[in-house]
Amino acid sequence: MKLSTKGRYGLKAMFDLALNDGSGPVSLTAISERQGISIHYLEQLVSPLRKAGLLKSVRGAQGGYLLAKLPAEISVREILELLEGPLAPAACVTDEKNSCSHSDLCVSRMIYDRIYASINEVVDNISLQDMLDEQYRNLQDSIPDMNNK
Amino acid sequence: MKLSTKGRYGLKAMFDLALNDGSGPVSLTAISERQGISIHYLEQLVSPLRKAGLLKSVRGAQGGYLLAKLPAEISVREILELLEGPLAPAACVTDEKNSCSHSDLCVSRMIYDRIYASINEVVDNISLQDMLDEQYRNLQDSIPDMNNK
DNA sequence: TTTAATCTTGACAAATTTACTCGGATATAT
DNA sequence: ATATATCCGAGTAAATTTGTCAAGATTAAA
Repeated sequence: MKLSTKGRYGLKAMFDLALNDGSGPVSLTAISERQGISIHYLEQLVSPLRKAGLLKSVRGAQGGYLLAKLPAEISVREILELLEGPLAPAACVTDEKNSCSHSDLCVSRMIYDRIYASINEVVDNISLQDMLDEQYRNLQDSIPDMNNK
Repeated sequence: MKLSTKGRYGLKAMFDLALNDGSGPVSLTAISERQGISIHYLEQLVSPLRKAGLLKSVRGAQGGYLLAKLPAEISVREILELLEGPLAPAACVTDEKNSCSHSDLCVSRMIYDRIYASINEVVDNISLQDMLDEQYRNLQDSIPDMNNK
């Protein structure tokens, strides 16, 4: 029941891009150094995100990647789902073909449906902007002087 | 983000045992035939469930397995967690050692925490008895005559 | 125009995990 | 005894994950 590195690294990369939103294209080299992910592997992650319209790319020297929308308009669900597929605990929940013939009567299936819904409820309601806000709060809390008199 | 067959088959096996609760030991052979899971594989699943005290075993001829508690006292969480480990989307959520050094400041971690909590909220509150109840409702609904005048 | 940086694609491969199978030992009802 | 079970540890083939690598296309800047 773990996310793969694809999802986790992809989310980190998108968050990195959100942090640098508005400062021009960000190269994979820069993301690679900040986040500790190999450039070649990053390329794999970024490709589907671009094709899905979450990212824009700028080729050539000084090129890189940019968010294609505002951070508030990109949800964690979009990102994770693109890289991981549906965040469902079992394939039968999202399979077109009801591979499980007794799907209507399957009690396990009901459980997986509920887990799926609850995961989506969380990730649907967190945007990159929410992550930025959270990051900002964390940074404030970590500076003791801010609470001094 | 999928459960493995260990968790899924294990849950099916436990549900099968719940359906037959009170009718003496159920052999793995019987479960195997009903659920379509190989006996040898079932042995692997059942072993940790027994060691954790969810199941009792009766060895020898006419032996088999029994629920060690009432269906209402066994949650889906216990079952899945025993077979899958913590139902967390990333290891950092449950790792003793904070493998992720910036755990306090990590915004991704916050997301994984929330997903973990929401999954547990679901599986904590479904017991084998709830599954039996659901199964009963499903069976009623599938009998059209029951709603005839 | 040339150079350098970067994106883009696809193939490939090591490492890990999953999903089992198999053999044999032990226990017990009949 | 014998058939029927659980128990236990190894072993293994397939799939997935987690990358690496090479070659080419595209573009910005000198």
